[in-house]
Amino acid sequence: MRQETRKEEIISTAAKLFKEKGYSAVTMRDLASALGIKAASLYNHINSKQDILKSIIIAIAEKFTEGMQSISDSDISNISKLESIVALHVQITANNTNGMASLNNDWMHLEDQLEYYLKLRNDYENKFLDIIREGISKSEIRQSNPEVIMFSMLSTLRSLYLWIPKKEDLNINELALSLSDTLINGINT
Amino acid sequence: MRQETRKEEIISTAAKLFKEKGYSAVTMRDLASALGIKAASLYNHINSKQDILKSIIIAIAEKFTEGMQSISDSDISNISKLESIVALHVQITANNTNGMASLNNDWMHLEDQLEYYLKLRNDYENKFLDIIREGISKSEIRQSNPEVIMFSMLSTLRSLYLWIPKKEDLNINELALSLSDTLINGINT
DNA sequence: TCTCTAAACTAACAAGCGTTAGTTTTTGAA
DNA sequence: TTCAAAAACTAACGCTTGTTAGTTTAGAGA
Repeated sequence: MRQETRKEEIISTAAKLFKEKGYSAVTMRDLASALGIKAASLYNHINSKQDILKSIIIAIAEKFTEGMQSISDSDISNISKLESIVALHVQITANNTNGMASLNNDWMHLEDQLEYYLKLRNDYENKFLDIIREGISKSEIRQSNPEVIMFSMLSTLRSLYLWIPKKEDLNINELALSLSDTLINGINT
Repeated sequence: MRQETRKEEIISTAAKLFKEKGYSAVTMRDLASALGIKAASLYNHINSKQDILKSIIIAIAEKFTEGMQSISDSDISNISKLESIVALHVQITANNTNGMASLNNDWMHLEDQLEYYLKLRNDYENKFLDIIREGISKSEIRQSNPEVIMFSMLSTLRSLYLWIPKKEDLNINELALSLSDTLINGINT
């Protein structure tokens, strides 16, 4: 794996701290001290605290947009599309556990990029809903409220960042499969 | 409904602001201005910012502890216990939407009461797991990873605070039922 | 009408915040 | 070995933070 530049090192350390205490509670002095330097030195590499948050969140949000586009366009059943969405979340989250915390909890502290982020999130949810609606109309999915289904799936997928780090032994592909199974087939015998 | 005291008014306004921006990003001046007074005046009613957070979180956490105790003790099937847990979350969340945001996102900013909160949460999750394990061993619940099941259910239930306020038209009991159905029976046809 | 109390106010504090300016040290290629 | 660029440093800035002290105001009961 390619070595991190100093800037990337700062951003990924920031993501780790943001996960623990949230963006607002982490000071530039906290961040510097976690890297073993003084706060002022950070500014040789980054423009502002806000800029760090932006880098973390927008990069991940665009990965989701890309992934959803490709799933949405693909020529598979709607149930398979939902399984692909689960796999997409598991994969992105496994590679950015810390960043996912910021995306979930600190998006409202985006300033310039807030509107852009909200547009990406909105588009994502609309495509998700379209898949569920088409699945229902083609009788692949049980007749029930599409929004309840999306809410339930998305809540679980958005919480993965809390759970994946605790279960490092668990294979990522296995997790995606058993999660798909639970979400799609339920837990009833 | 009983009229709120000034102290309760401060706490519930704080909960609303904490939901929007998180505990750390809300200043005592923000809170005061939302109430139409000056920051110093708050201290005629409350001891500290920290104390407000504690009041919000611990009160709700204890309601969950109580509710889980009574479900755990009751003499019904394990599937019914899971349905009761869903109903418990829906009911508590509907009555404390704002506070639930703090419980979910700002518990780590508890100071003196952090340990106590973590104990309550831990006990809650253990009782939840016990119900799932017993359900599996009695073949009420499909053979699969109990932790995946709990994680998936709990993620959805913990996100209710984001969702309930958007669907005020939706009946609370209906929501509990359709959610139980989705979580327990899945979405497959 | 007087008095007491709850609840607001003004003013200020010490500490901590993100950030800038200017300087020194470290490092790696020529 | 030299020297430019990268990356650290010290010092300080203007502002905001939670909170305290002391004072004024408004309203209810005697």
